[in-house]
Amino acid sequence: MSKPTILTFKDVVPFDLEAIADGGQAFRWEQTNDGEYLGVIGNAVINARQTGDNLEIVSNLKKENEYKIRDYFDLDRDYSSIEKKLLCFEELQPAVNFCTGNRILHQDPWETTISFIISANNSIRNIKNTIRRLCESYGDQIQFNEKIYYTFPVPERLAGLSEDEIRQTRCGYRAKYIKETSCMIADGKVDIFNLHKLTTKEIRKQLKQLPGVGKKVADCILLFSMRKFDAFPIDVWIKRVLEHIYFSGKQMPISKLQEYAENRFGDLAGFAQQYLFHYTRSCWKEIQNKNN
DNA sequence: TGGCAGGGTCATA
DNA sequence: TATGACCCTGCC
Repeated sequence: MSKPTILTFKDVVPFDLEAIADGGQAFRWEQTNDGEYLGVIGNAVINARQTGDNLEIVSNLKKENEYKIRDYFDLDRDYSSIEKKLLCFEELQPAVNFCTGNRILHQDPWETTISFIISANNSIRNIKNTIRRLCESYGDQIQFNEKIYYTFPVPERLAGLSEDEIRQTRCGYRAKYIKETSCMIADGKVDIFNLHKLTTKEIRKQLKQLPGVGKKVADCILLFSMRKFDAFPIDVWIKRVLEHIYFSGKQMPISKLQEYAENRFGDLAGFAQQYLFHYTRSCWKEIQNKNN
């Protein structure tokens, strides 16, 4: 068994590992100790710890693959500049100040697709448990530091399973969607790994052909795995906070909220969404009370 | 112990 | 375009 590789990324600013790992954009990060997170990215087992402005990684990655970490955590993007632009929107200031350094990960599009199909009408705890069972049952084993970890199963593996076998991960009625989507991707009907070359609108259209993928899930895939930052996924939390901020708490149709946010934030929409989501989910009661 | 909501999607009318 | 069903789990 190879020795763990230790990588230190210095002066990573702004960066908030907790907000990133626990911000609902990825479901395979678990806090192991105070401030320390463990995740599996592709074939890599990653132990991540933030110490001040440094990000320390202990993993089974070879040193020459350091770029994969940079790419995944989006370390080469100037988030200071992005946050500065977002702070020009007065209503975003509390959210950006609450979780400065909340970056958008660059995840695998296939894993992101299945993960967010599972997320529909589901709680984050259940989503994580189902994905864990999916990996433990149908992923490949990785040995690291005398423990066994699991990769996310490849499309062909899930496509070859029966609906009942998938259902054993306790994903409920979503098993049918996972099965059908896996088949479409394994058969090449949707070229999930090359979609990023298209425009946001074109990709969204293709993604929505997949069973279990509607507008919201498609926008999550666009934002969290294809770096389409003009995507703005609207879930219950974002709906609540947009209605609160812009419409005096009045219930609005998603389509109106979508149009409003995309027009207001443009190419920064995805970033705005991610700060708003984490802030709202963490502080909803305080947000409500502030203006009442 | 039972009711309810949870990062929505889909079929139906 | 609006409405309700949908698996399962954890929480109150």
